[in-house]
Amino acid sequence: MQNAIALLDCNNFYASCERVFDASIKQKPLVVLSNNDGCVVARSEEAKQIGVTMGSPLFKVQSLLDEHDAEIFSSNYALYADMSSRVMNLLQNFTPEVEIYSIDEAFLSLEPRKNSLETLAHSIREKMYKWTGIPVSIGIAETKVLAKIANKRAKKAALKEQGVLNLYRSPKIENILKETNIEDVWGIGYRSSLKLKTNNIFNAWQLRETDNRFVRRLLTVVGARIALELRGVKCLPFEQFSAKKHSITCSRSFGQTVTDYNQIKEAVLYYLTRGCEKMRRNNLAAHAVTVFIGTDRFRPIPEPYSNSATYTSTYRADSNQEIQEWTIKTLEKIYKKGFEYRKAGIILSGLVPNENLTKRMFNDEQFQQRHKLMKAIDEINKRFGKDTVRFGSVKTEGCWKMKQTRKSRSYTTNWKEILSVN
DNA sequence: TCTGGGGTCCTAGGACCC
DNA sequence: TCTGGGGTCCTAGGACCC
Repeated sequence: MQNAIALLDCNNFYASCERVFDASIKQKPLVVLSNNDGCVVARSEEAKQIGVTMGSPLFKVQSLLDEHDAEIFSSNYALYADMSSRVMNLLQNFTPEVEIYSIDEAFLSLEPRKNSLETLAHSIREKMYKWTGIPVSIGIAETKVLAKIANKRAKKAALKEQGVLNLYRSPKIENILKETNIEDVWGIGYRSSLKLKTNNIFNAWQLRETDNRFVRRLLTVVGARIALELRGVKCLPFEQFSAKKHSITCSRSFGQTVTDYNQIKEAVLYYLTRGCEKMRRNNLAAHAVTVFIGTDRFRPIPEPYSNSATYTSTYRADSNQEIQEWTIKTLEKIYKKGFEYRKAGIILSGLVPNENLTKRMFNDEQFQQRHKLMKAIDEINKRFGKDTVRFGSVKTEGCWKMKQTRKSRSYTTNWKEILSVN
């Protein structure tokens, strides 16, 4: 018998994280904002109820939030990442077959012993809440796409209290698929849903019943796989061991517009520093760096301008010094005077594990020395805090810095900000 | 005044090779 | 100069996800 797939999803994850450490805000509407405190990216149930929609800009919902005395937080990714790893670690106690899909979701592969699936799911849910303070929902079915649908249903009003729905070999599946709009199927986005609707396919059941060659022509193999998954045929592999990263991006919108080349350069080198840290944490080295800059999407001054360029090196590198040189050369190519820039970023790509790099024909010693130096710097910064040691060319403050005026403390990742109980 | 960031996969088309 | 078929690699752009 093939294994069942369960999808565990943390409810209102960022909002739930903020609540864990502050009992006084348990029943209030609560929202978490995107970078620069721009728009709403997470909402508590209470915030959903008063009508705050996902992605709305803060300035449009500010009065609504004030009216209901809502709590507003800047995003605190250090906190969310740490809470996420607690949740994922705890899951390993129930089954070794865990695929971490995103910061707040994981697939589990479970052996379908009789009546045990639901019991197990309930017990995971209870322990998760008790031990991490995070409420979760669990959907179970034959495939990932069906488990997603089960999970979404588990969050609906009738089942909300239980938080678990098992559709594995369930007779209910036909009705549920008929009630699932095509655009709510995982992997069917706006574009694909328009194409399907033009062809009179409006719900998940209709997609499942459509000739697969037709689906393939319409939506390529991506769509064909989704249709098969709806029939209970596993097409999306269960990936217990996460694939190596292919690229690392670090980009931000600035707190205000920036015109000066040197300021832009500071921002870009700051992002590069963050990107390189992440790369070395994953023991990777980069072949190329892409730099991109752009004016305000909504108010481009004097007119829209955005550009990007890529520098591809002969050798892979993992030291800031070397990649900084690539980055500056690339930025010089795309920076144009006279524009008010609002955003910049870098992408490190062509990533390979850094332990088996080809030896360099020239200067291999210098490369090795730089690698060791960077590792030492990373160690120090990990112990004593971000940017304790950094390159002189990298500034940590500037007019490009993000606005984050409502950030909660890093309760779990910084000793200075730990919760104290009186 | 105020609108996020970080990823993956697939396809088509061009360059180049045998 | 033209004819034919098959293959790889790279890149840009589209679509989707959380």
